[in-house]
Amino acid sequence: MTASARLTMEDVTERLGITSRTLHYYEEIGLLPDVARTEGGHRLYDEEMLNRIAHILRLKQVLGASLQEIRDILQAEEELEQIKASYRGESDLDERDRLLDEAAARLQAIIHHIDEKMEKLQAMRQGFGERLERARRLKQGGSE
Amino acid sequence: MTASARLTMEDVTERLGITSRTLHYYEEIGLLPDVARTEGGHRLYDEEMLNRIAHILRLKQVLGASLQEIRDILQAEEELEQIKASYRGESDLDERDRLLDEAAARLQAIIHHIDEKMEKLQAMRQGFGERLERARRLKQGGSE
DNA sequence: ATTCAAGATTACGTTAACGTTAGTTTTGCA
DNA sequence: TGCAAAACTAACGTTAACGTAATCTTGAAT
Repeated sequence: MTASARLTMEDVTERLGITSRTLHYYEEIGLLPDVARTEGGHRLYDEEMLNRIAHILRLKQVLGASLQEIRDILQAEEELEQIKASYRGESDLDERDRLLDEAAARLQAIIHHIDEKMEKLQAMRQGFGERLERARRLKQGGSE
Repeated sequence: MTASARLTMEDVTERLGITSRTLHYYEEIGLLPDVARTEGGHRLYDEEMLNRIAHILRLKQVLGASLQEIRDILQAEEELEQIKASYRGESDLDERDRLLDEAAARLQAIIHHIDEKMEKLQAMRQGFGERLERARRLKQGGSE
């Protein structure tokens, strides 16, 4: 359906605020798959690939994950999608469920990690908030 | 009051799960103040300093801040405390309030940054949660 | 057909945040 | 007093995640 418009290197780097070196590097370490090329060798991206890259950048920024950790997360996601895709038409039913459980457990672990992070952030925010509040009260009200 | 027990290097590293090199490094780059020493030159910490170090480690872990950013945050906190401490007995009232506002604004900015981070984390958690949910539904329920 | 900005490859450079010797001195304890 | 464990300083090593420079090739517009 979506004919996936051909995006040039500049398109991608500009829209995502990164440099070409970053894309080269991600491809180099296998974080991104080898992308399509023009006959002359220039890389050609599409929207799906752009989303994938954006996802990686979010995982880095928001989660503060290393590229290695991101690779693991991506792998977990892909496995889950693969299993979901091949869910109908599989022979070994028990094995099928086992694989799905396993992949789901990995996602669950990631979610748990996020939850922990949010709790800690919440606590830290609380601390800063109280400090600020005391300062404000000091300025506004007089004593006690 | 609290006579601040003398903590040895090993006490600190063991309780915080870091190595001595880390403390040396933090001191080296001025993230930690020069600490008390024994007559022989060994470092002596106290509970307050330990809390300070723990705070730094939390900022690193939870916020994912660089040591440079942490230095800025610590400075903002200290300035605020200083102003609070010297609040009574100051001559220039307007200047006093201006300083406090400025320090408060810096803390506010940090808090804002934390809030943004939490929102993004929340969104990401949502995404993962939905993916997981779909997988679970796939396994449990049949079609539809 | 020409041009010239944009892309490719290769390879060395950089920064943060420690790790890891190495060699010397201090300390707490038997 | 003697000694092994723990600390100190100084200096070089390491890893991740790109930056940067050089040189060559492509591709879109004139």
